[in-house]
Amino acid sequence: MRRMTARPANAHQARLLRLLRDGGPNSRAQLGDQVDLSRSKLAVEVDRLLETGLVVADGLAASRGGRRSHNIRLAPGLRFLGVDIGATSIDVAVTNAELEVLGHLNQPMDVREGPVAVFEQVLAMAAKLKASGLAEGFDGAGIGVPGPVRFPEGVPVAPPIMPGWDGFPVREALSQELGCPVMVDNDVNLMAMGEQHAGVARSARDYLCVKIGTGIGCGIVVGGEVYRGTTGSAGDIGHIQVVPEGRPCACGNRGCLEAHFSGAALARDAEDAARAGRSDELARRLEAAGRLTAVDVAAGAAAGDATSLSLIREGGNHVGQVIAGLVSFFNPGLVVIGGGVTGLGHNLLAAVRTQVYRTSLPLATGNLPIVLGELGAAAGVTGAARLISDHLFSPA
Amino acid sequence: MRRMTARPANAHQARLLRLLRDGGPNSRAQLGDQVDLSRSKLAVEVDRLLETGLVVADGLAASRGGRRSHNIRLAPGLRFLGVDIGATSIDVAVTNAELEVLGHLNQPMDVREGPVAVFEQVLAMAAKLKASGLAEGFDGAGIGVPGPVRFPEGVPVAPPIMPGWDGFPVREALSQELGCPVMVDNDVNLMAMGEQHAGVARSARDYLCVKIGTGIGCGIVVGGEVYRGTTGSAGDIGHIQVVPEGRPCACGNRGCLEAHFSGAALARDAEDAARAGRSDELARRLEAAGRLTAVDVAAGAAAGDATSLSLIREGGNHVGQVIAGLVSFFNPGLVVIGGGVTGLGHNLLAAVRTQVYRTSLPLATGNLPIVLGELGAAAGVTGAARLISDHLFSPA
DNA sequence: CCGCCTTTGTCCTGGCTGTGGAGAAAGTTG
DNA sequence: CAACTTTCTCCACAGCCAGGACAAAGGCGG
Repeated sequence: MRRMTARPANAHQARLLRLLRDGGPNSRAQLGDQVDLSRSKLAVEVDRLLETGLVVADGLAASRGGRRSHNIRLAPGLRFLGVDIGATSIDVAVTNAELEVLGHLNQPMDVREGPVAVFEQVLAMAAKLKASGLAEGFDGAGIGVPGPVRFPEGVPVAPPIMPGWDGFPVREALSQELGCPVMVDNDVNLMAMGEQHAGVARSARDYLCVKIGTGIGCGIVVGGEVYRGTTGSAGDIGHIQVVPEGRPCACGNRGCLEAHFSGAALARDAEDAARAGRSDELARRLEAAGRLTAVDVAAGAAAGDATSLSLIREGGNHVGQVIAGLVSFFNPGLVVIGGGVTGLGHNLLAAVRTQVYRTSLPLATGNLPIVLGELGAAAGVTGAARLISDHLFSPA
Repeated sequence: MRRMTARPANAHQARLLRLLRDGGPNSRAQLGDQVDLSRSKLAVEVDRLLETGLVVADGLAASRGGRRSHNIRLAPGLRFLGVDIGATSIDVAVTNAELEVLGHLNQPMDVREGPVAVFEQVLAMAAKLKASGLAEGFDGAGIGVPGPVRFPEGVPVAPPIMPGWDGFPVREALSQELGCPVMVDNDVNLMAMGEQHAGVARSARDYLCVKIGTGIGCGIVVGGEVYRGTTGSAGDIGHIQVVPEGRPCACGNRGCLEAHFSGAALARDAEDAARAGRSDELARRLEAAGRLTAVDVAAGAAAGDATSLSLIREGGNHVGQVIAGLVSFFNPGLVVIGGGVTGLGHNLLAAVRTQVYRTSLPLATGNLPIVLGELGAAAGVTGAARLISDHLFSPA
């Protein structure tokens, strides 16, 4: 199949493409209701989109009381590749133009093995998805990496947990390999975009998306758009101090949030507790697996283990303390919590909520939902697809 | 004089008006260089603006090597009123259309006397400015109040330090009294706009403006626009916790930033120190004035008083601690510090800088200037004028 | 099954807008 | 004073788009 080459010629076309992406197949009449264009103008633009092949006819719509309208939809053969590179694993997925995940692969891999090894793996996974018949090629790809990115160029900058990636031309290299346009962003920003497109944040305009995994980061959405900051490091909240003179952190300071609560810190605390004999439950699991992770603590808490519960509660307090500050400062309409530790679920959420509602002012918290992300691992790859589709569905 | 009634008819005209406001009188040719319109189109729009009277001819420009161009400027009779209501004083100023302050009055007044008394005073001050011949009337007014505002309606909401103002229709009432359009915003946001228009933040797109006065607040500018949050309370950083189980705060919590450092807290600490005999300098001043303020501490520090210096340093550390967190989160391109305590000057700045550069990650602080505001009391009123001019210089 | 209504899609006209060229006006430079 | 540059005005042409007229397609009540 020939891949997508056309791009919308003007803002109207871009608008229509996004409506079709976000709302699925739609009748011409319904589109007309949403765009404030004259019928003639709309017809012209739709015809042009049909000519480019980005959009195809899709039968007749249900009648709204008169003549039935013709449906149109985005070309069903369009395929986006969503890649979410985490600290310890890689997610790769194929989506259609409506950003529905058609196939999803996950593979453990340490990001510290460097960009060459990682992208070899990514390309292999993409090839596997192709081989399974889900795609004949890709019209665009979005890539998430666990560190700050100079967004316009798609290049990681000074990423603390991924030495060897600094300055690696991710966008250019992958664009070459995949033969399609590529956009690169921080994994947390992609999660925020994913939850906004298909998850809990669908109607939010200003919100925060806190991702707690190996590290901790925060996606910031302002007016429906991701905010990246001056150097692309906005949302890097893992090294905000939560305990004066607290635990030493890899960054050189003491008392950082990440040092006191994150996937890594939690695992270490759990192992310490198990070895110190403070929890039979965790000790059993450590014996069985040789090591502990956040999953074990979640299971422990579910089984009623007091130590696991208290680890979660303490961690939630620390995260909640930081989020409370951010809520006062940013006054978001929603806070989403996601990432690897989502498995800790409602115990974590309860601790965070308590802390935020207790510490922040009522005006900011009055009608502030604090919820768990609902997409799980799909958030990152969906957000990645959304990133590249936003790019492609904008005027050339 | 007949007041301004016309408004720009389209985005091009609005653009031109703002260019003239920000760049002062300008030749038609130079305007053409900045707006990407054809010469004919530009001529048409300028002619229309001349017809409305918003813009007037202003002689000939210097030659750029050929025929001299005709200058145009905003109508010299346009007048904006900028009002900055602080916790303990009122600033009122008149500006021309280029937002230059033509006259400025300041009057002590406790905001807790309520909106009716305060606005009586404001109107009296405005009348005085008029009487002095600076204005024959006002084409618009911007009002800053020390608390959160529901921006579209111009109504304060649940302002902690100004009981009696909750829900008072500031915008509507003043619009009636003054007979001109009015916009209302938080005083901190106005300070941010003021420093952006005429102060240190002229070229900044994403920056923070921390105002330390009776309380502490933070103006947030994203992409050149003030960000106000979901309920208008964004930037309310005075009640972020800086000391676990610290001093009790008026808000009901403990350890809030405002409880540990602000104009009010500093004055109290200074008086305590004076009474406890820890500083002869401060004791002398307390004796002389009956009470102490931030100004006394500044003078003490200038005179080399160790206690004053240490109070400033400790306060700067606390503010710096909060700013460090915000810098990590928001990754601004600039941090401006202003408000009543600017008099503490470089001692305060040094403490803040130390704390921020030590605590935040290098990527965020690498090229981050932290500076004092340069407009002082003019920042608020200039920002107020800018607020209303932005409103009036936008398509109707 | 038939007339009448609503909705949708297409076509066309008339008005408006903006581009870009021609050329005049006004200055500078040597 | 001639040659060049810059600015400004005028005008013709093309493109765009709103909105009306009309045809097509379907629902609905009788």
